[in-house]
Parts: sequence; structure tokens; C-alpha cells
Amino acid sequence: MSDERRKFTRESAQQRKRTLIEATLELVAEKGVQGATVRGIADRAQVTQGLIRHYFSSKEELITAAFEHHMTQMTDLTFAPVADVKGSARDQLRVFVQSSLMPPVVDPRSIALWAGFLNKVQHDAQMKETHAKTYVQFRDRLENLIRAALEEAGRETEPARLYQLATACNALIDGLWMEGGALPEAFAPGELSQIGLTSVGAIIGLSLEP
Amino acid sequence: MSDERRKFTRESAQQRKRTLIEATLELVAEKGVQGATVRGIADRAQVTQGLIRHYFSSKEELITAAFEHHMTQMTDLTFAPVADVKGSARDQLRVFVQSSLMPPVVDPRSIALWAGFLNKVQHDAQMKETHAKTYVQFRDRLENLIRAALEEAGRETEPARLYQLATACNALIDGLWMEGGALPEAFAPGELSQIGLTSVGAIIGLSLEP
DNA sequence: GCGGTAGTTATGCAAGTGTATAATTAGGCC
DNA sequence: GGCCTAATTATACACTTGCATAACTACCGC
Repeated sequence: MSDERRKFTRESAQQRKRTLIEATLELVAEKGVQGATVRGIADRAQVTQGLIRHYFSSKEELITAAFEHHMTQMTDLTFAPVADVKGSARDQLRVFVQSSLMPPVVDPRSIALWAGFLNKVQHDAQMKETHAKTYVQFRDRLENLIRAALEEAGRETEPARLYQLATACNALIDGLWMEGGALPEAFAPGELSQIGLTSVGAIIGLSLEP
Repeated sequence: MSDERRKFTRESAQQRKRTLIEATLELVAEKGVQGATVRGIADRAQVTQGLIRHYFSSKEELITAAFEHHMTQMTDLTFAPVADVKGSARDQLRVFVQSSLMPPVVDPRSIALWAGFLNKVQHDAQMKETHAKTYVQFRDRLENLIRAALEEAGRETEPARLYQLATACNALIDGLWMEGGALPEAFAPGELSQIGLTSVGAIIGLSLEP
């Protein structure tokens, strides 16, 4: 009697979409966008493939939704820790750099997702916009933190210079993030944060170490 | 008379393999590894798909060969410019940083390839090794250049500190490389090199600007 | 010129792909 | 408790995929 019709429970649209998106992200991280097949996603989410079409009009739409969900989550993850800091601007900058270079932000899965989505990002206008927006958001936040920390130390900085500093620090953080995710075993816990703090401090000329 | 058998010319194994590998790299950059189908690669190389099997026992093998070819080429591209520099160690470091942040090293295609191959790199032992080796090679070269430049300036540096400096500069370069490739329109020509030079100089405490 | 061989093309196949649609059934509502 | 509808499953289809194998032909050595 193995050919009984599968039992199921109804779920809210929100809940189901979320489950499907999370299954999608898992598979994209593991096998890339093309490797994340409709059937694979359905299996992972413990539903049948037809249900995907019920919530998303195409695989394309599901992928886009998953990408947006992931980007939002990454932004939240990096911005949340600094929101709790009540200390000086320098402390806020320090926490921002540190938390950007620790799990769960630094994670092989994050890198895999970034890489998995990149092709789509370069071809799909909507995803490209989401990507650019997230980048600018991160960079601007960093620039503001740097400006505040420098002002606090009594150092006025002209905008062009500030832009350069933020771009450099952003690249440094991204590079460490990438290396930490791509070669996880190459770095001890806390090592990336340590290097990040020292180097951002050197770039902007203001020590961030306690 | 459209059903005539296709005309062809015989080529050396080396030449054919190279053509196939280059077609593969183009397609992986455009659509990722899964999107680079055997038929698509054959089309791009202007041969029929059966020929691929004649030179590579599987798609897997072709992908691996293409990856290795690409990594070798990237390494050559970054190391060649500095080999021509006869000046001081500081000059060599300067040229290394500059050329790593200019075309053809900085290129949307390079990023797309990096991203396209990443999944395979994380799952395939041979590709993982090639990747790690290339990373270490680049990092060590950078470390040696930094050490030489600092020594030249009369500054001895302990190994642990040197390791940190090299890792940080490496991350900075990688981050700028990534951003330049992923958001090409966001940077003016020469801007990445400029930011790279200033920031590497700040990190190691030795100005690289002429 | 002229075979012969290996480089190349053509064809076929089973498995997997996204999408469409019909058939069921869970669970809220009266 | 028994409908009724929307959530879910099941099935089908046309197409693509990597791989295998048979058929052909360009070109080297004689």
C-alpha cells in the first residue's frame, strides 16, 4: 500500500512561502541557481512540486523572492548589533566592523549564496537593483560611522576623502568576509575581526582597539 | 540541401582543447557551470558536441581543466607586471597593487568566473586544492613584497605582524577587485588603484604613492 | 593518387527540467 | 456534522541535459 495519496496539512500563505524560500536558499547555496531544481526545492520543503507554482508563478519569481529575503536578512544581521551600542561613535564603528566579520555574517553559506546568485544578479534588472541598493546601504552606513568617529576625535574630513576611506574599509571588510567564508579553516575564530579592526583603524588613522 | 554533412578541418589536440576550454570559460562566466551545457560549449567552439567527449572524458573533466587554465592565467596576469620592475621593493609593491586593481585582472568576467566556479570548488577536492594554492601563492607574494619594502625602509617586522599585514592587504585588494568587477560603473578608471595604493600604504605604514 | 586511421559529425537514449492541469482533501464556517 | 472552497497532490508533456555509439571524412604517409 505504498501508493496512498500523501497526507498534508494546510498552512498559511506566509508560512508556506517562507518555507519554500528557505529551502530554495539552502539549495542555491549547495548547488547554485540551476542546481536548485523545482523538485529539489519541493522535496527540501517537504511538499510536492506543484505547490510551488501555487505560490510563485515561476521558478524565476521564487528565486527573486529568495534573493530579496536573503539580502534583507544579511542587512539586518549586520545592522542589528550596532543598534544596541549606546557608547561612543568609535565604539559603534568597532562593533560594526567586528560583527561584520564574525558568524553568522561570515559563513561559507553566505559566500555560496552570493556566488550562486551573482549570475542572475548581473542579468536580471530587479535583482541587480536589490544588490546595488544593499551595497550602497552598507557602504553609506560605514561612511557615516567613520565620519562620526573621526568628528568625535576632533578630525574634520572632506567628503571626497571620506568617500575614499569608506570605500577602502568596505572593500577590506568584504575581502575578509569573502576569505573567511571561502577558506573557513584558514582563520582562527576572532582572527578576522582582529585583523579587520587593526586595519580599518590604520586606514582611517584612528585606533579602534579597546 | 540543408542536410549536408557539416564540413570540418582537423586540428591538433592542443589547439582543440584550448578552443574548448575558452568556450567553456565564456559560458561559465555568462551562465554558471550548470548553464554551460555541453551543447552550448560545442556551439561556441564551432564543433559538435560529440567532439568534447573525444578530448574530455566527461563534462566534469572539461570544467576542471577550464578552471585550472583560468587560475593559471589569472596568476600570470598578476605576477607578470611586477617582474618587469627593476626599481626598489617599494616600487615593486606599488606596481603589484596597481596592476591587481586594473583591467584585465579587474573585470566583470573574472568575478563571474570566480562565482560560477565557487560551488564546484567547495565540493571538488582537486578544484579546492587549485583554489587554495592560488590564494596562498598570491598572499605569499604580497607578503614578500611587503617585507622587502619595509626592510628597505629600515623597518624590521616580526613574522606574526607581517602575516597580519599581508592578510589585510590581500583582503583589501580582493574586496576592491570584487567591487570593481561586480559594480563596474561605480568606479572611474584608476580609482580602484588609487584607493588601493593609499590604503595598503596606510595599513603597512609606508606610503606607496610616487 | 590512394588507402587507413584518427579526428569529427550525426543520431539515439534515458534521466531530469520547468510548466500546465486535473484530481483530491483538509479544515473553516454555518 | 456536513458542505465548500482553496490548499495540496498527482500526472502529463515538451524540452533539455550528459553520455554513448555508429557513421563519415580530412589528411598524413606511402
